[in-house]
Amino acid sequence: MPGWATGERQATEDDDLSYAARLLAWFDAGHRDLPWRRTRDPYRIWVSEIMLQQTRAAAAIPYYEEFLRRFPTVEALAGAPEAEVLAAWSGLGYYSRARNLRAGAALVVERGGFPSDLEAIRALPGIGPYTAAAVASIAFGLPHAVLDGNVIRVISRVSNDPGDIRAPATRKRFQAAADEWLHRVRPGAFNQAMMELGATVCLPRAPLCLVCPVNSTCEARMAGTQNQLPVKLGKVKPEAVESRVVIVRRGQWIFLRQRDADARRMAGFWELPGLEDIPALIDTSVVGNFQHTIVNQCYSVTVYRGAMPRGSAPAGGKWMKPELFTDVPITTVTRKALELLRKR
DNA sequence: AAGGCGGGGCG
DNA sequence: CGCCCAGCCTT
Repeated sequence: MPGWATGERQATEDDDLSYAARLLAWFDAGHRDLPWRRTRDPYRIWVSEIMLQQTRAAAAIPYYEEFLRRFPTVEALAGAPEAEVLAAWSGLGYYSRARNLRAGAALVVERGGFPSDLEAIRALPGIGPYTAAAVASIAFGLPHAVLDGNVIRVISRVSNDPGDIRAPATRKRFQAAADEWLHRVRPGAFNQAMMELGATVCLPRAPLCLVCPVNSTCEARMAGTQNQLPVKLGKVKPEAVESRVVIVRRGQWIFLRQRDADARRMAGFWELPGLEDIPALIDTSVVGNFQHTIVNQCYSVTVYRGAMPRGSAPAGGKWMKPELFTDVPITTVTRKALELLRKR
């Protein structure tokens, strides 16, 4: 870590360099000496990246060393019994990683070599978008930016982006940023530098902004929002809502009401009235009950049947024939309720 | 779109 | 001691 990173004069000089150049200069000046950074052998890079899925570097190192002692080549791994591979993985967790790795090794040997483009790498078992980009860039020098938890954190802060990281739109935006910032000559080093920054400086809580190589252009730091990023919205479990609707028939006609034109959802749709909307209701009985989930509300709908004395129909309602329901918008709850009655 | 996989770190 | 953790595959 350069000792002058906080100096104003240096920060001014930093601004003349691209983001990638500043990041790489910092990376080159002293990154962690991890064993998989001493090779460009695709097999070894692959093994390391699989081990690093959901696993910190410190935990993976001893396993990495021992695994490669036992299976020094892709041929050795492909020819090993699965039980022996699992034994070498024992304690690392997520054992499908080991099974997929061995199966992938067999495929590589069968095809006579390691795939050398993103899509072919991605097609190996256990390799998803992150690992494919990591292997492609680190082992083959291909220009594909990785997006893992570390990179997401760095990008959300550098661009001060408050988007929910679970949202596909946010992921696309972050991937686009990573691809744009990617160093075209040293994509592998750039990717590792992004992850190194996230792992050692741009920490989840209390990031070390004072020693960050890109602090002079970090928008979150300028706005003071670095501790609130990245934004990850909790998954909201559907809220349970009780609802009671009533079917009032008069011959072929069914009484429906229309939703407000400015309702938040299903504006202008026709639906059955709620039980409480028809005070004059007589001869009520329960038809049945069903569940209906809209966005994050889980409705438990109880369907009633009843009758209205002549002249007691609430204003704003309308008697409609079921044949007409194909021509006007009807809410799904109403369709389900009428279906419930029809089946009885 | 959601759930399962496993171990470690953290409050 | 719960709670969290963003990679991949399956349903």
